[in-house]
Amino acid sequence: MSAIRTVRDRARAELTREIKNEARRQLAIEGANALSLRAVARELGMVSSALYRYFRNRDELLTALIVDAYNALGEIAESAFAAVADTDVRGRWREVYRAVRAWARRHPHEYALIYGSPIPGYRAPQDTVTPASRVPLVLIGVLRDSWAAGTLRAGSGWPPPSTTLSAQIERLATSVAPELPGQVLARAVIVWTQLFGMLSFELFGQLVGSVDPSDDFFEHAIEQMADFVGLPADDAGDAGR
Amino acid sequence: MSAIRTVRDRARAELTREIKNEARRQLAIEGANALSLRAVARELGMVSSALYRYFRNRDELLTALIVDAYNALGEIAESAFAAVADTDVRGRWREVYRAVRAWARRHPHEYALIYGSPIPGYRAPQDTVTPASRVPLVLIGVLRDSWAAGTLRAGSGWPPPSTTLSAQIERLATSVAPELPGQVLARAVIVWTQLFGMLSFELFGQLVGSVDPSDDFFEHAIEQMADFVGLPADDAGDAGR
DNA sequence: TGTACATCAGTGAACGCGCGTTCACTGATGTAC
DNA sequence: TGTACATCAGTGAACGCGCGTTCACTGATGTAC
Repeated sequence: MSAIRTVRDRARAELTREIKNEARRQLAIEGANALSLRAVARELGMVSSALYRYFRNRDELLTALIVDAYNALGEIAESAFAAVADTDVRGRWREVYRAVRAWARRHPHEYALIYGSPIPGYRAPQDTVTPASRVPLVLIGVLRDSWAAGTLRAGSGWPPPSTTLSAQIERLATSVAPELPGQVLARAVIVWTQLFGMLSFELFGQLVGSVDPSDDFFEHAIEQMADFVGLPADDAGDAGR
Repeated sequence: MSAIRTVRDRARAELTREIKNEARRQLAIEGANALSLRAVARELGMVSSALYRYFRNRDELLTALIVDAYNALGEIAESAFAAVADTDVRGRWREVYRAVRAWARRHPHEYALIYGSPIPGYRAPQDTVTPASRVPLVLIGVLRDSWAAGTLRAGSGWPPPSTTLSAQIERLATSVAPELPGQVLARAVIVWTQLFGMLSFELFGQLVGSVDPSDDFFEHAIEQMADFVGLPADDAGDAGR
């Protein structure tokens, strides 16, 4: 009953990992739809039918890669959060943004796999939901810290959400951040979409001709969005990089 | 030397259109990578090799679809802009946003074709750049109107862009909106990425579980981003819908 | 207006390719007694 | 510790499929004189 019991189990766990690694490698070369079980098997020196001992079919392998990608990105964001003192909310915000971008740039095809166009014929199962929420939860975590410290400048002049939106936000809040005002959460969603819109534009080539390379634009957006959502300025001054 | 001279030319133009239409139909069913010349030809009752009289290869057909999609979306945005009185800047802003979203929702696969993950093995040629800039140019058009009318509240407290970013923005400005302050253009780029980030999230299913259906969230974001970028409030009061 | 030649659209067969998935099988590993 | 049976990993052949692209061809349309 220990995590890995027999030689067989050990071999199985390792091969499962190796299959996913090889699949990721191919993803990085050709993109998601070019991912082929036969090619993966070939590269691992197996016969293609052998893969069916590890994944029921292509979709299941894809799901595993998607879940892994969400988790990898989620972990990166969480470590970035944890690596900054909890008194320095804006510093945390910054480092989470930077970590997310760094991961996306290092793994563009895994990024595209989870934030790009849906794969035709593929339906994301439920297993995907929790891993996908890790990054937004980290961002909200920063807001909660700031709120708890009393430093969040939740805008008095901010327009209130409509009734319907309020209800949606309310439902979201109860499971995630009951203490935060609706206006703040609504802005958090805006900011969240901005972050990934910006990353997709950078990685998918939409910024060529305007703000590419986009390091400075990204840094600028970090601060603008931090302000937008009501985070306090640095106490220590320096706005980084 | 008129636009369409002979029977042959006429037939050619029409068939080119029909091929693209059929290709778009298939796009809408299966997605971009499933687009197959053979299937298109089959559906049109031709033999697959006949398509090579119209497009040199699959990539060329894809490029045509991409350019068409950018142009369709661009025209939609431009008409929405033109349909609102130029004194009502915020109204224009709103209608452009709404029109862009409506198009995206009506043509999700064409949207994915231009704003989703890059198609593996496909390299976007130069022909794509001008059509792709139409939507952002419309948004900037709204800002220019507002600036010209003296109603744009270009923020005194807005953080200035870094040197590098300023240079990029400067280069962008000279070709597009020389009179606008750098801070405004920098925010315009942020807003632009937010818009398409939000649309991609809606269409690609990332909002499920938070603000889906997202009509109200979208409306909320319209106003928030209009404020963010410094547009004046409605003179006539009503914030729409 | 009529003829001769050039251009072009569409055909049909073929090349060479890779894919996902199934299935009956062998041989190695694991388990119960 | 040893034996008998059950489980599992991996094989190799096969099924049935669709794809992009090339090529030599026929017959219709266009052009020059």
